[in-house]
Amino acid sequence: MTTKPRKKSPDLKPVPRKVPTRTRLTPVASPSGKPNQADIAYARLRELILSGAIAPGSFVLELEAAARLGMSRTPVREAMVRLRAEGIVEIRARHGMRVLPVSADDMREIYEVLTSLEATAAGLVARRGIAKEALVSLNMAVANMDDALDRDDLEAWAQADESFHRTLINSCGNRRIIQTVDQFWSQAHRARLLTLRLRPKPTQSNREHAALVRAIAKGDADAAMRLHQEHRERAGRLLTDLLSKLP
Amino acid sequence: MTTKPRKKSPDLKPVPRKVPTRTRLTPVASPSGKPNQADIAYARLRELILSGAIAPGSFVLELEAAARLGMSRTPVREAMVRLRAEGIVEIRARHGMRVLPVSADDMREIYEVLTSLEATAAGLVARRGIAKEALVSLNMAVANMDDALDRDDLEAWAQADESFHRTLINSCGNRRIIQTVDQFWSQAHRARLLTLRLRPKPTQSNREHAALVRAIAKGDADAAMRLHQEHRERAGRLLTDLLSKLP
DNA sequence: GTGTATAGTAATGCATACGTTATTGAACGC
DNA sequence: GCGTTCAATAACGTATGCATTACTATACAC
Repeated sequence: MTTKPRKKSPDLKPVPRKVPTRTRLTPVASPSGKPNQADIAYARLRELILSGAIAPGSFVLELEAAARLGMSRTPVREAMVRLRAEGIVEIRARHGMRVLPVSADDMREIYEVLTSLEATAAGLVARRGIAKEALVSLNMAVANMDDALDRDDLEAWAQADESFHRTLINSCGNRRIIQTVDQFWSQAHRARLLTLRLRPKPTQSNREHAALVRAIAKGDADAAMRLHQEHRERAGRLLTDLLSKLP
Repeated sequence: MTTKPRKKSPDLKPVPRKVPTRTRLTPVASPSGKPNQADIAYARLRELILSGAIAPGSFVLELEAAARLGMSRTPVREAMVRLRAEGIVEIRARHGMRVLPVSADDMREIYEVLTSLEATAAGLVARRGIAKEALVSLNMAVANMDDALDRDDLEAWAQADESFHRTLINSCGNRRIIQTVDQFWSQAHRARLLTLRLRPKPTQSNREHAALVRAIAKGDADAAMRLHQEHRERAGRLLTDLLSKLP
């Protein structure tokens, strides 16, 4: 297929381009500027799913969603396609989109991916060095976790934990890792919510986080990778065990 | 503008429904039954991009693609949304979709992801054991690579190499890893085509593959992970170096 | 009572129409 | 000759209409 000869060079010539080459790597929103109806539908549906307002396993018809969101089927349909690409719904003809339940086996898969990529990210951070502010953020998150643990505030603990991991991942210097980890986090999110109150006090998690920060600060990539890997593997086992006993 | 149905009830109630079927987890492309126009558009465009028929950096308008594919804009648009989610194009209003060029830096990112996930997969395969047919496939691929190397047939070598890695990944027992690796493979595909003829004879690659198979057959997960990691890291460095010197 | 054929219906897949908006090109002032 | 303004236009985002098709329920045969 040839591109229409606008002003740009059309054909197959691999012309190195100086086009405003900012690759948008976030699947979340298409334009940075103005969200269109499809973006809104996507964001709203995603929010409803991740918060649990739309129960796993339930179906949502295009027309239903369109009516509720005050738009036509077209942008809703596009949003559903995006959500499917993200792996959090499936689309079945004449049943609408179905919010995928996250089974214990799914959680195992998700945590295997997260373990792999996050450990790699931790290694990258340690090897390439970390910005001062990011290191401060990490230490603050660790402190907040300790604090929350003292107060038995699981909500605050989870929040600090998330902040820790997000800061770490965002420092890894690989947008594709960031994006992919994000995607699988969101899939695991509902399950984490579900099990937050069921798990034992995460004292060991706190120790692991602190050790990881030390390895990163020292620039010990191997240790950082290993520590993070063990950390996530343990968390994954815990979660899947809980989940498989739950329903 | 006509009257908008302002049913701004901010919540979507889940629709309870019977759930007869088992969860199907194929987020990317799911022409499970019969492919519809959108599936066709997706497959055709993807093929055109990955084969290089649509040059990196070039734009394709919705209308162009629709005319070319003999369908209306609607399914083409859906296909483009999918391709964007896969990270191989971006969509810019009034310019259509733009095939993203893969820079050396992009390749670094992609190979970091692949190194991580494939090493994990290799470890999983070693730990969980591998089906007899798969092991046969691996050994056959190794033999084919040796053979191709003797004959200086780079095309055949690349094919055997791909077969090796695909067999390995598909044996890992984690659909999400398989899917994600697939996605990033396709992003790296064009660059590999580009550099296939520029790289030195992959004798070392062959040795590495053979060693990896032995580790897997022995069930030595740690060795398998380590070997695969080194293998991919080396390949990634080679490729990014070539790419950064190329254009 | 159970199973099957059939008609009705609902939801989709796709095409198309329409309003909006960025881009292009030309007119115009300097 | 060069830059700015403005209108024409192209392409898109969205809504809507239509044909298709899977699901449901009813009727009917056994």
